[in-house]
Amino acid sequence: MSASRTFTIAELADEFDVTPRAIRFYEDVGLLEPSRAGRNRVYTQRDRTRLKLTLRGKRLGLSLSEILQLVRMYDSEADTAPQLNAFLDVLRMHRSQLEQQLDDIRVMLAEIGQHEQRCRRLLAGAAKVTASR
Amino acid sequence: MSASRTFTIAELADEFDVTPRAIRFYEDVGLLEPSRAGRNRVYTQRDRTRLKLTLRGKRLGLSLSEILQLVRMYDSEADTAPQLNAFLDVLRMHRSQLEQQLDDIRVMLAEIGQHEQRCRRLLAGAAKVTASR
DNA sequence: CCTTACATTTACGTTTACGTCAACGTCAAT
DNA sequence: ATTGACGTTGACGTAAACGTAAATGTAAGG
Repeated sequence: MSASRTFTIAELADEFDVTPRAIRFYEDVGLLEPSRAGRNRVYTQRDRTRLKLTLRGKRLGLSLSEILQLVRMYDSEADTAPQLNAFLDVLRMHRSQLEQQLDDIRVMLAEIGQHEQRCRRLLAGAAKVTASR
Repeated sequence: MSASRTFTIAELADEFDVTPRAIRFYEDVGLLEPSRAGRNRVYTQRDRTRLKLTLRGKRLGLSLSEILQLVRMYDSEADTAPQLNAFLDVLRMHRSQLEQQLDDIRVMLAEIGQHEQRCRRLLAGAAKVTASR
């Protein structure tokens, strides 16, 4: 039973390739809540997960406050029907936004494919010209 | 033969749900190049397409300067082998980033599905409790 | 002619997400 | 004892992406 590991700020910074400054900033906005050993921050597995969620959200273009809303919702023990329905509404919104992004990505990937084709054709042509000189 | 339509700034703003200010700003950074009728801007189909590309890029979290690089590359008549290879490198980078985003989206959609399940279970339970009172 | 509606430029303001010192504490190694 | 290596808290700086007046033009309608 490994008594659930903890992490230093540098460990997390290294693992996820962000600066300690950024990690402290995420704490400022409420995304992380490390405990302290004296003055130093001690991050739990939970913090690590939060950080992972945060960075994933960022890659998808979410703002830190949007990410904060998400993780708070996911943590919250909503149990009344109105709360649950509000929750479901937010989930639906996020899902439709993600599906929009899926569409956008599909289109972009298609375009990239076209351009790659064109490049390769041109390169093939250029190679022949070069070879014939 | 409809002599390729043109658009006013307000038309584009309405169609894509952005402010005229934003559209002018995109011009400032070089993303749009409308001609003028006296003082007023006149947008071509090409500008409209550029704007669409811009907004799609934004939805995927790209910065305006990244978007600018993309559209310039797509427009450019690169024809030397070094240029074409550099182009291909950039395309590969963007594709791998998009694939990362696809992963992120898949994970997020899965999580959303879980939460929706949970909500529905809880709602079903709450309904029974309510009904039994 | 006057107002209304939409356009323009100039310019300063704002929010977000950190970067970048500065000044300091602390613990291990030389 | 001193030197790094790593940590801390301010505090100010900054780039990006517009928002928000302010002052002005101008074409159409009453």
